Amino acid sequence: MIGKYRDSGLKLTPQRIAILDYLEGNIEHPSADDIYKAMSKRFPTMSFATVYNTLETLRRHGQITELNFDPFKKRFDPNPSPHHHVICVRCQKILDVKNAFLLKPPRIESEEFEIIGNHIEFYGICSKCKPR
Amino acid sequence: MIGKYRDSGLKLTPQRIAILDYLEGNIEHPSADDIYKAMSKRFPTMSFATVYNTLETLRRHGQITELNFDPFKKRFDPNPSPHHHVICVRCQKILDVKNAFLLKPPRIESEEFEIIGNHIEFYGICSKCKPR
DNA sequence: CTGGCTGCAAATCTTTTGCATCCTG
DNA sequence: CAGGATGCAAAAGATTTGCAGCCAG
Repeated sequence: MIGKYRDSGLKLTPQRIAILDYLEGNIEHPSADDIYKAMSKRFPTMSFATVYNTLETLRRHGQITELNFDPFKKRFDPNPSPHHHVICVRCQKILDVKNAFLLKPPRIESEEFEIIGNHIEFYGICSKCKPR
Repeated sequence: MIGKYRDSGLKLTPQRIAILDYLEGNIEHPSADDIYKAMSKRFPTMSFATVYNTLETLRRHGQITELNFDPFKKRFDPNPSPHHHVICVRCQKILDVKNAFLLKPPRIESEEFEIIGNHIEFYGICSKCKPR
């Protein structure tokens, strides 16, 4: 991930390296706040501005994806290749869905709409939240 | 919609009737703020609390759906029956997708996950935002 | 050395909440 | 006439922004 980052001509500051390290292989789909909290341990002066700036930069360069389906906040996925997700409706835990689904482009009645992508959210209840 | 509402044993105030009227058949997927603005014309004293309270009540009674995939705010769909959507990545216009998709439940590797629903977002560019 | 990056604080935007008052059923 | 609903204002939470100073390339 760091290699790719350097190649894209962006500056590699210690803060960014730390965020890249944290995201690399992270499957928790952390929020900006999660990232900020994790970073604060090693960089007590790290600010939200830096976290958001870095995330936005990474997103613009296609290295992470912004997830918008947690009703409370944006979350980030270090895996930029298209895939789907399942979210626990109780605790908002998000897991990756490995299956691929072939979706034929929908028919939009009212107007021309150029389809460029899709994302499936599965809703469910995770094992921790499942009452036995 | 008003009939259903009355049947559910909830109080029918003028404000609620206005919101129900506004939502009935509305295909714009308005946000709380859109609704508030529209209501303010007829009810200059209508407050956000009332808008949010009413929406939350309607949601709990299964009469509307909350949409979480606009990155900037929650939006509401007066059509509670499951269906999918397409969102314009430029202007955030949301349209209904009428097609049905049969999705087999995904295989989650790491844990038991009881799947209770799904929602597909198609991303695209609407005719207005499409550069010719 | 210079433009991009950081840190801080303030601002903004959306949504929620406490509470006194009101009014539907 | 009681309990739910409203309106107001303040609070809370997430994200953005302005700007001065810093540092990676």
